[in-house]
Amino acid sequence: MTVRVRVAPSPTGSLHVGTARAALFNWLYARHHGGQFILRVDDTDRERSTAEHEAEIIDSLRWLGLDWDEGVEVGGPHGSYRQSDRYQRYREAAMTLIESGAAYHDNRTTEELEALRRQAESERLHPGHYIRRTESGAGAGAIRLSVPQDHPVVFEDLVRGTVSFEARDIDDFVILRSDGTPTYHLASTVDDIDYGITHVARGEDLLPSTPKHILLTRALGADEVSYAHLPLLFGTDGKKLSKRHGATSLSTYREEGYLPDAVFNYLSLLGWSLDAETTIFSRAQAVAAFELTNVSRNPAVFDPEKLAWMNGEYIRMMDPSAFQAAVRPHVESAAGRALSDEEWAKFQAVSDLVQERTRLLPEAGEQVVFLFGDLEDYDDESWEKVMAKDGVAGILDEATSRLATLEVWETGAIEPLLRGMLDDLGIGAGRGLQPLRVAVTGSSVSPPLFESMAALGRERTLERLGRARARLDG
RNA sequence: GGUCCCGUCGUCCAGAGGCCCAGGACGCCGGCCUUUCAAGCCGGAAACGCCGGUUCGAAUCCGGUCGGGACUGCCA
Repeated sequence: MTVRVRVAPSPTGSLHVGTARAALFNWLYARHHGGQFILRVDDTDRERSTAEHEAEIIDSLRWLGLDWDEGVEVGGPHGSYRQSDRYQRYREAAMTLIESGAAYHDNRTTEELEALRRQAESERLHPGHYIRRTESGAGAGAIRLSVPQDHPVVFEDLVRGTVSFEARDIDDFVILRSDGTPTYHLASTVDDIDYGITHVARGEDLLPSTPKHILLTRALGADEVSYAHLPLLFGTDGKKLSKRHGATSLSTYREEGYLPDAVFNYLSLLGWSLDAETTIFSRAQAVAAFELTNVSRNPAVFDPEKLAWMNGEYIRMMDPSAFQAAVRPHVESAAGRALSDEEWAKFQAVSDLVQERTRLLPEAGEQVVFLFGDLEDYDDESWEKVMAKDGVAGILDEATSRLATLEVWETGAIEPLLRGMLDDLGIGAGRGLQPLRVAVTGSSVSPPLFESMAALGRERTLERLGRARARLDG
């Protein structure tokens, strides 16, 4: 049997990392087994669903590199993959269940139901004990599934093993609201049946809903699907992942300069591993090794630090030309304007050095702004630490006069010249070169000094040495 | 409260009875390299929640206990 899995985001917001991780695992499972990965849009919440959110989710999925074989935008043999287009189908399914006696109309009011719940609570009973079929419904009101009370619902979860729910703990849940719209349970189950889904891998938060879906599937006379409930993602404080922990939407990571390959690699490590040793691996390796039965049962904490480290690893693996292309928008953004070819050549001169020390793409911009601005500002901390020391003025003067004599302005000439100066002055590189670095780049943290000077050019290097010297006196 | 799920270093993952006085990665600490910062290299601290049981032998199996989480809507 061909594996058919799906991811079904609700377009009520951008793509959450938890949803992205679930999508990723489904995609890996489909690719590993040569099956199909389907994108369905669960937009039954008409109030909050928007076309903009849907477009953003689709963008994010593509950016992550998850391609789908059927679904929204790419189509497929099952008509629409958007639930809002299938209300008629859900209503028919609900009517079928009414006719077979598996479901019933319930026209009790919200107040009545609320009273029943309170009663159940006060008697420490399951709400399901009270929310049961009544004879009052006569073709009006919401439609509830009549939960069979003779057997518990037991299923084999691919990651959790045998899971069992007593029938009395499952209430007669609503499948069609009184306004004729389907609930999530109905729409999702009907779609999974109609689209021939074989495996449902989703967040553990839906584990308590699973017996309901199984009951519905049976009542509709369809074959049961396999379930895999993935561990939830939490923030570093152990609480459910939310805005407080930084970005929760995938599009934010994209904007902040993360690489899709790095995010893919990191996300796949949340609840799964390639083997006991390997941390960095390719998509192909993941596809070859992935199995839902190897997914961990423990909840995972999403650690932005490790993601950033991994992103740095991927940046270092990039082709120099690919790095330059990826980083250009960030460098231009830091410079505050588009760069000319001559200016870009200055960046290219130090690009390799920048690539080694970049974790997030925007950091590259910060490292090289000195090449493109007028350097109005020095980093205060750097200035304090380096420039407020004895002898700095003398070092700046000496370097300025020696550099002014250079015939050829390139790293190979600048380095021996300045090293010679250090020898003559009898001072170490740390003490002698740091002031020059701060003077030239504005910060004590920068790409290597000689290369930075070479890229900056003679005129501007000397100018900055002079300006720093003046600031010392001032 | 009820139902269900989970419990190995701070964090992610490995471990499917002896290979484990527990392995890899991030982070942290120390050192080397070095013009700074990174990167790289070397080294270090750091965990099987607890109590019983099964067994010659348990991180691995069973029971209990404690702790955490999810769900408990005519949201998804």
